Amino acid sequence: MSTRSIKKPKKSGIDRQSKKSWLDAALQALASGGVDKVRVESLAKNLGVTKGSFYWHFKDREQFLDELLSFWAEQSTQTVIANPNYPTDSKERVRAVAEDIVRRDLGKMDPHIRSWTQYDKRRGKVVAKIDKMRFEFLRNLFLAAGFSIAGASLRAQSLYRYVLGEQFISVRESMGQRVQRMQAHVDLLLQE
Amino acid sequence: MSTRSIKKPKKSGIDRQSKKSWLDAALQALASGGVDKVRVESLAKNLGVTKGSFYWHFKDREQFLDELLSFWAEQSTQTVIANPNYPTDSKERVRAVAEDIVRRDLGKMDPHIRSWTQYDKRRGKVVAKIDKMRFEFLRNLFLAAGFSIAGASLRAQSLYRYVLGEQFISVRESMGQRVQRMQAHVDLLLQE
DNA sequence: GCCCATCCATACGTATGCGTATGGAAGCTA
DNA sequence: TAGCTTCCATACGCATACGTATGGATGGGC
Repeated sequence: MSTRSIKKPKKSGIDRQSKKSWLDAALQALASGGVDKVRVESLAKNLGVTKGSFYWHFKDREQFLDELLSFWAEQSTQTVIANPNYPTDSKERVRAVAEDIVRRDLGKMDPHIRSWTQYDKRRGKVVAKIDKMRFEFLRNLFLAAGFSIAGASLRAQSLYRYVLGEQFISVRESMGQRVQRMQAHVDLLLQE
Repeated sequence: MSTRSIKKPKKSGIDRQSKKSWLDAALQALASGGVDKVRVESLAKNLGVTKGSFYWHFKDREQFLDELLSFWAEQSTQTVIANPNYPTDSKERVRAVAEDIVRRDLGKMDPHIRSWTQYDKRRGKVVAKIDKMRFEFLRNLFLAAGFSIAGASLRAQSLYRYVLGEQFISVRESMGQRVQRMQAHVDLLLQE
């Protein structure tokens, strides 16, 4: 009956693979309707298995949600650090990163993650850590572009709030509009 | 038994007052833990009554949530339009409004409202309407400050994203920091 | 071929929360 | 004071979803 379960070589490989499939399904459910849609029986149905599988891989839903948050955090740090080949010119690099954020829709999971974790102090700390890392990444970009620490911090905060805020605006725009607006905004931040 | 009778015999104040007390409690619950904390029996306990009261005033939870959203929307439009005495100088007015937004913590309900409504197309439209009104209000400020339509739009969008984004950042700052940062951001938007 | 670990299915107990049915208290009115 | 309306309490049915108990299937190692 187990349609999936791509059996891997040895012992712990199977475990990891199955765990990941649960987490993948959970991320998808989270994006579709918030953490309220992350239900063990619902996910099981999507995966073509039953709860039995879930409670073999995970202790309970709470621990599963913790792993889900770690799962997202890990992906987030990787996508921020493991950037492709950006321009060497520091100002152009800021522009390129900003455009990349919009085009590749990095941060598209952020509304769902934050809507979920904002009422949970412990999990909020995990998100705060990600915020900090991203901010420092952006600040370094502006620092490299020649701004003072204060100036770079301000611009990094502005840019980060811009990205976050965009995710929550109910008026949706086209990708072209979003890119254009982001470019204009970055130009504002980079001038002088 | 008598479902939904909009009777206004004489003391219609009781009905309205009771409805409002439910909505007030709901807004508080929403802010404390999201829409998931807006539960009929829970609110009843807070108000010192039972569900019987709720189902006399409201048809069901869905309709109640609709009224809750309208309740917030109404408050939002009022606080935006009914502004106190701002400076007459147009640039100073932008600064004053921006500071007011931070100081009076307008938009503090936004994370809870958006976290709730983002997965609901119909309710999302209500929020989108509020977004539009606020944006136009901000854009007019920048227009009055002498910017072109495109320039004013860009700056209004930047400012609005900034405000929204700030609400969702898990790293919390002091009021002083927030005000200062906002001022610096507005200065960036106003220059040139 | 047998045993054991891995992985999942099935069935059940329990908690939560919505909505309904019904009765009753308080107040106004005739 | 009888009767009607307003407002709420109480008790119940029902659906959802978590977690557990237990057995079954599958595959590798000997």
